[in-house]
Amino acid sequence: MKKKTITVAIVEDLDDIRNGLSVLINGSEGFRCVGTFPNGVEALAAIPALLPDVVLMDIDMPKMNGIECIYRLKKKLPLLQIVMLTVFEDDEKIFQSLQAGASGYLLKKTQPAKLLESIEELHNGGSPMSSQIARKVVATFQQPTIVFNAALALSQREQEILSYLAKGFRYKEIADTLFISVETVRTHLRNIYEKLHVRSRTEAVLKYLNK
Amino acid sequence: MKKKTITVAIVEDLDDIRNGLSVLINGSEGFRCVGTFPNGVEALAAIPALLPDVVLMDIDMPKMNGIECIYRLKKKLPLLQIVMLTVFEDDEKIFQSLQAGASGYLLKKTQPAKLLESIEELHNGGSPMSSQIARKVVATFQQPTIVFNAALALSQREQEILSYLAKGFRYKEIADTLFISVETVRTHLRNIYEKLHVRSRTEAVLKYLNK
DNA sequence: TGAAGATTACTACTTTTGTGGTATTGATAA
DNA sequence: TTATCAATACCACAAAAGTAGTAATCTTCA
Repeated sequence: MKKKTITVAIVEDLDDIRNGLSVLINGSEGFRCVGTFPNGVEALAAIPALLPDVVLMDIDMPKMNGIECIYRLKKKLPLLQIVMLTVFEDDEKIFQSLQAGASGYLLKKTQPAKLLESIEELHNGGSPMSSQIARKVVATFQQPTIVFNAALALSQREQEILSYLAKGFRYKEIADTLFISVETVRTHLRNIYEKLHVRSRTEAVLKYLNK
Repeated sequence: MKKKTITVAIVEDLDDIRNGLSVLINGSEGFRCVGTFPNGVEALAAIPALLPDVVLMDIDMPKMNGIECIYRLKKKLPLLQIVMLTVFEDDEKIFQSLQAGASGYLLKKTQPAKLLESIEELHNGGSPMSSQIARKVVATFQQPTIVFNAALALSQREQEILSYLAKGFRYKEIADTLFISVETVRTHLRNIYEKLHVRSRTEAVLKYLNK
């Protein structure tokens, strides 16, 4: 079975790099470059009509930087898949890009073969990024929160019940899943609510999801 | 230049898997398994003395689950590098693990060669995880956007109401905040649920939060 | 061994949420 | 200019969730 060609747009101000990427993509089976743009303004104007599968986006560009461009593109096209391709490895730029809507973050020094692989990965619902960048992202999760400590005070069973609650299960459904009575579920929930200092299902779920 | 051997500890309740991993690691150049534990309690007691470079940790275990075990280990040994190795791919487990202090998250179906590579990556300051898992992590950075069918788009007011619902507000509280009657809130919610194809508050909130 | 905590379960009652039907008003699009 | 949609609102009933008190087992730990 032949895979469908992945269409790519490139936003990058440096001519050499832009052309180089374009050549790489068009020269690789399964990929086609459908547009190249030297800045965010042109990209923003043209990409909604092109509807590429994937956008490669530089950060540092004249007129409109890549992060703002991502933000505006995603507003128009929420499903558009964008990967940053940049020389920067600094935390701020990474987080801003991801917040703005990028799904992946690669460095320009990435090998061509690896780059193509990453584009495919992105298109398939992944988030390509180097292991080092992933570590920075993961690190932002690791400030221990009060919420989390509260969750630790929950017993195994309570955590289990809370996890089903957070899937939207009703008491009866939780009871049936765990082979216990609805009354027991109630009792657990009462204790969970007390431990988490909440008064409703939704609040408990929000705490559980750390929102 | 010969690389230094990476010492590994394994925490996993299933004998077969634990032994299999141990054999794999001891049979691979550059890796050595210095301890295996069938549960969190034993791991917690022994690992501080062993001081392995890397810990492979299962989630589901009797006595103390992997997440709690990570949390306690990291409290004692903040620099310890831990990677989850589990069958679960669900969001909650991933985030809880990372929050608790895991630096990587791998699935048990990971190929042996890839697993060894990931251990090395972890040891070198990376955060090995599949691209799909990375996407889930990245998604938490992005603004909750409802990417539903355009035809079923929620109106402004409906989105507003949903946002309060997602804060855990009761109907009465939403009504008071927006200066409308509880009945109106009800009507909106009814329409929202229909559009989102859900039947409860929690499900609606989960969709809203992209969970 | 005895206390503490986890898990199970019941009764009884209140509050909140979900469902269905209906209707008015104002804006907007066919 | 009619038809549709968004926003408002009410009634009535059903289902689910939350509160309160109580208690039997079982495990585990000091």
